[in-house]
Amino acid sequence: MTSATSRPDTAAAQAPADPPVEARRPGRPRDPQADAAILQATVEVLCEHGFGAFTVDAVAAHAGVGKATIYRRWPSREALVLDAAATLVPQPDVPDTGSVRDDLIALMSGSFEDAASANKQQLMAAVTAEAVVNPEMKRLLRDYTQRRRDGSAVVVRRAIERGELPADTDPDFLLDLIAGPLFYRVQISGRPIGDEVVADVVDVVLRGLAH
Amino acid sequence: MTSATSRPDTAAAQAPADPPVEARRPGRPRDPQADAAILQATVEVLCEHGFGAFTVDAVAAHAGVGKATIYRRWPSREALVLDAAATLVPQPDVPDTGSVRDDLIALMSGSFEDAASANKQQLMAAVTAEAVVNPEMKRLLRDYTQRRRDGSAVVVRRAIERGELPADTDPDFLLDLIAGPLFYRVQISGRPIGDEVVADVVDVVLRGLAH
DNA sequence: GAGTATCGAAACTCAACCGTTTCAGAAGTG
DNA sequence: CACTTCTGAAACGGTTGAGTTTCGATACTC
Repeated sequence: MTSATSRPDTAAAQAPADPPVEARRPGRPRDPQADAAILQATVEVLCEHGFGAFTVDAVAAHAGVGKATIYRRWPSREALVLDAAATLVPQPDVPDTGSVRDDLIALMSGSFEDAASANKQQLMAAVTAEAVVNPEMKRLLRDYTQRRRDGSAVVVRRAIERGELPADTDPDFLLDLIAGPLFYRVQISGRPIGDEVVADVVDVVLRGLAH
Repeated sequence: MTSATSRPDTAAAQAPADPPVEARRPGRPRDPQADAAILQATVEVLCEHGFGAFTVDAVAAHAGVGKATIYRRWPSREALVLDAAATLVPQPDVPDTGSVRDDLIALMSGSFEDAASANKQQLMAAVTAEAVVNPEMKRLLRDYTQRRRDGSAVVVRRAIERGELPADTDPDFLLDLIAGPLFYRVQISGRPIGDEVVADVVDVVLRGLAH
């Protein structure tokens, strides 16, 4: 299953390696800006109304595009949503500042600084809820968290080597302890997240885990 | 707005205090079991398919009940969902064990021990997502979290008086630090929550907050 | 120029679902 | 008994939205 995430129509048929110039087929070429506009409109609509009230017509209106233009690129509403969600997944690179504290703050700031906006908050909640029902969405969410988990593992390993953390520190548990409060604050408490909050959480957890 | 959460039909009109015997009106009385069956079916359907695929027909089928029976009790699908969600909100009483550690463990166990079941997890995610869009649902969620917040405040105050926590401990921050990881674990990591996990989180946070 | 594939807009088909109504019975009142 | 209100089942009306098709126009290749 190559999944709905790929857009097979765009691929240049199965012609064997032609000159890299794309403009082969006759007819009006696809508007390259439309793809981006549709994806962005999808995100906007998703943010504003959640999954429940999400409609393809709304996306078309938002993007200033005909529905046919959307369905020529994505086979279904479902595929469109998945693709749009995928574009939102940031690629957190693992920081290496020399101290656990700064590493963790950097790791978390990248994940939550923009998540504090009302729109992203809405979207995160919607995706989380959808993931329980929709296996594809679950996979997407798992991939994302796995990447952050990997980052945490690297940071913790380096910290142990520097002697900043006990040798038996569980990176997954550490991630729960730090990402949890931030996530909870955004989702449930509904309070904003500033840099000082991230730092406070990291400080408490690191102090609690020491020794 | 007395809100959709009350079911006005059941209330005995506006007759001034009659003998408490209910059986006044002629005609077949309402099946008292139907109410519970409908609410439970609502929860089941909500758990299985989330808000998106939730239909009144499905509830009727699940409860073995006609749709008319549902609509005679609740004015709309929306009101039914809210009432069903309200029945799920536990009433956490504030523990007083004599130690912060045990108080916090008790407070959290009551909130998360059954939340670990796949069904409750699904429902919690769905309600969280819906709350961002639906004001009534947001109010319900806020009430629930506020109650837990109040509990946290009491526990923290007593702990400060006993000298177990610094005098400037912020109860809301403490709640974020403890409930957050548990919530995150259920929602995102998808890993189960046992008593030992709750205790571990509490221990780390208390140690981190001391001094 | 002829031919082809795209564009936005609008109309269409079809299915799902909300909420209402109808119906034949059942369970209470007097 | 007559009368009233509830029951589950089924059908109905109305709306909404997914996905398709049609349309005149546009942009490209040959």
